[in-house]
Amino acid sequence: MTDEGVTVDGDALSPTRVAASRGSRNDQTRRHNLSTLLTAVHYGGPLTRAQLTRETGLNRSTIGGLSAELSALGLVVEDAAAETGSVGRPSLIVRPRPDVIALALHPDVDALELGAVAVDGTVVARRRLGVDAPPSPDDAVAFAAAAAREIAAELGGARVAGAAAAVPGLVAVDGDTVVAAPHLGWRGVAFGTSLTAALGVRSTVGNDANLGLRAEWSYGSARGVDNVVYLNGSASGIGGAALLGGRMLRGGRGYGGEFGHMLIRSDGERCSCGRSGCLETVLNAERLDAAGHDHAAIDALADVLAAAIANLESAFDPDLVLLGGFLGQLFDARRERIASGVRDQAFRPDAEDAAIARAGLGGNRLLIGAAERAFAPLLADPAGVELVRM
Amino acid sequence: MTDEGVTVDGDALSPTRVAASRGSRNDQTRRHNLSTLLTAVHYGGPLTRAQLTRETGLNRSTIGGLSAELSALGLVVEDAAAETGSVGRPSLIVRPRPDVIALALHPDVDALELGAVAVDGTVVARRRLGVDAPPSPDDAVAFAAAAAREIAAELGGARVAGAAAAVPGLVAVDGDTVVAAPHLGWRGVAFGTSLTAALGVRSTVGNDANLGLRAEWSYGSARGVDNVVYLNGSASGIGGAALLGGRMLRGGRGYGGEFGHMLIRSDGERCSCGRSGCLETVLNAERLDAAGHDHAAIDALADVLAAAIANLESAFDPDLVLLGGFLGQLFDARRERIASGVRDQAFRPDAEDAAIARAGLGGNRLLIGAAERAFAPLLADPAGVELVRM
DNA sequence: GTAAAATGTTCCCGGAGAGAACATATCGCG
DNA sequence: CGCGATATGTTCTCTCCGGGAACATTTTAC
Repeated sequence: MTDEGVTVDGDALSPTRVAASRGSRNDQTRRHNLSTLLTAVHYGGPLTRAQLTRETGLNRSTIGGLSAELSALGLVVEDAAAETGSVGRPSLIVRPRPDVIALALHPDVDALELGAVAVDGTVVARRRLGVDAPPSPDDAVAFAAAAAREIAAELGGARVAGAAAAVPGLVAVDGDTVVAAPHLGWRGVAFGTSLTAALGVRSTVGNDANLGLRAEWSYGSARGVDNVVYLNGSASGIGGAALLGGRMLRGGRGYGGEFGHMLIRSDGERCSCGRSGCLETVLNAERLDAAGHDHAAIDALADVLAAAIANLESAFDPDLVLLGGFLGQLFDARRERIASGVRDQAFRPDAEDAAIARAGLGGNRLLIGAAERAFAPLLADPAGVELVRM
Repeated sequence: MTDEGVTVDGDALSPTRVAASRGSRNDQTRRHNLSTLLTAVHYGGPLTRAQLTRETGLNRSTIGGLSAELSALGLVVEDAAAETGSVGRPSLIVRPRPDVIALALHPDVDALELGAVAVDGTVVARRRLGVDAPPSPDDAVAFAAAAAREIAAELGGARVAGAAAAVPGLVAVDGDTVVAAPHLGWRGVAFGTSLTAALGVRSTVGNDANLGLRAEWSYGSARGVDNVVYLNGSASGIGGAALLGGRMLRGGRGYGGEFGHMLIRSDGERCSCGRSGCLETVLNAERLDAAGHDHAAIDALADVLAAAIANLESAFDPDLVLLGGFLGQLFDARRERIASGVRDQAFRPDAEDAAIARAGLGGNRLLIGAAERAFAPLLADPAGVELVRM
């Protein structure tokens, strides 16, 4: 954001109250710049020092110093370019070290899954265990510990930046407590604490839809789009998340984005949340299955989805609406109908539609999203997070 | 926010892409600290240097230098304390200079209003002109120029930080263009540019609901609450705005927060937006007037409001829902009914309710909110904004 | 009136980035 | 094959900023 942007955009950032804004010291500047560099190679892939100089606006000598520090911290390597193609001394290529990883856990009703994800977003190792009954928190922690040992043996000498779990349920803002995960039967579990103890690395917990959107923003269909509404349809209902101005919607307690419980039909069925006519009582995996090849039934469900999207567009004015799970399938089956339904119903003063797209990442989405979450502290303060050898 | 907070809260701030995050220089540190200080006295009223030292965590000598610079810039004055009440050398009191003002314009269907607002949020002068027909943009600009001259004569020698207009309609993210203000009949007007030319100070435009919430956050019922949903009922419909994690919801184009067009009744009437069953077709000033003393009718409207609030709570998980205009009146008339209706319908895993409150600021709300908007660039960069003598 | 306490003021220090000067590596051309 | 042009890495110096110590100032308590 340019300086002009900040001033023009005075409305975007509410003025900070003093208690929330500590004074800046010199080392915070350093931290910020280290973070900027590491974040750049994290998302942008390998970049030359010259590119970093141009994109950050920092001085060549400064980039040199910062890059050397990241290298000394064991976070990046600086290679000579293979071939240049232009005149002048070739610039060194800065790339994240592939042996720096994050652990990502996904406990679900039918399986437990742990993945090791490298800084470039690739899943380098994974373990999966199918289960007959929803796993307890203890089951999940035990699986994570065992799978982490196996993965450690497989990878040999990786360094772990942190761990995170993607949980299908409500997670408190502290990033530790699973307040309620109805399908797993978890309630008020300090899961992050348990995981930290079992894995020996700093572990946090996130809501699955939130982390899914985060993954899509980092490496999927929503890459770089800063205003995104995400709807994911799974067997357990409809999960939602929103990225607004580049920040994840969280709410005061961490429960923001529960779009599965938006009102869609005022005469609808009773929902488990106590209301009637919630989106997920009308549009869910069962109903879509039941529709089979019944065109009219599928049309009706598509219309419900269009109404929901229109509703969300009125509230959030996103650049992109991203659909995952069975909602992605429904969208693919009725693209035109849904697009025109939204166009007719959305509150939009101009012809510009928000794009609607299907989520791009496949089965790795939650692992990648959780890993992004686990990498976040390292990216925010590269010199302040200690990597754990596994 | 503490450093620990930042790292725990990795999910809150999506990692910034490199292009959006310029490298930090030393003078940016200085700018940030000047901003922190000026912002502190802006919202916190007069503060002693000792308080600033404690609250910012900066060194005593640093605060001295920063405060001296703000004083030299003509933005604050440092007074000796009248009486102390405790041992030790009395600390100097830093207060914003009362002659630094912002101009706030509010063009509405029935009147034009211009106010001069001091840094502490008090409206120090105002001019109002009732009109029979909705004013054109040119009318509004002409009124603003004339009223500003009168106010200048009245105040004598104030220095203006900027101007802003609160417009009942959709405003583009650029903070300049009124995309559509149906009740005024404005469409695609570069109003900020016109106002800048007419007033001779940097002028921007904001949506009225957004600026109303901003005012409530700064000086009203939502003071310091960082997750707020705001609903304002006026003759022209229901305006909405949301403050999420301390930042105003804007959306990709600037049209976020149009809660008046959320679906509330799937069999409802046709709305001007093209959809059916929008909140403001069911709940509006006319219907509330028509209800008169009909208890059942008022109850029904209260139930609609409760459903809308529950819906918004599911989506945003706010700490506070703030109601203005006729929605505030309706809330006062049916507090218990609405509170319990929300409690029954909101998607909440625990007993904790979001607070619901009536907006606190009166007729000055929009002037104060627009002034906050106009002050924002000065608060963000105290040394970089030139004040204009009027 | 004196000691204690809190704050303002002055001066020096170390860290951070900018920028200039120099060193190095590649390309293009004769 | 060598030279100049070009781009980048490296080193050194400079400025600016905040931290902190020492000292000065002002009030309260006894």
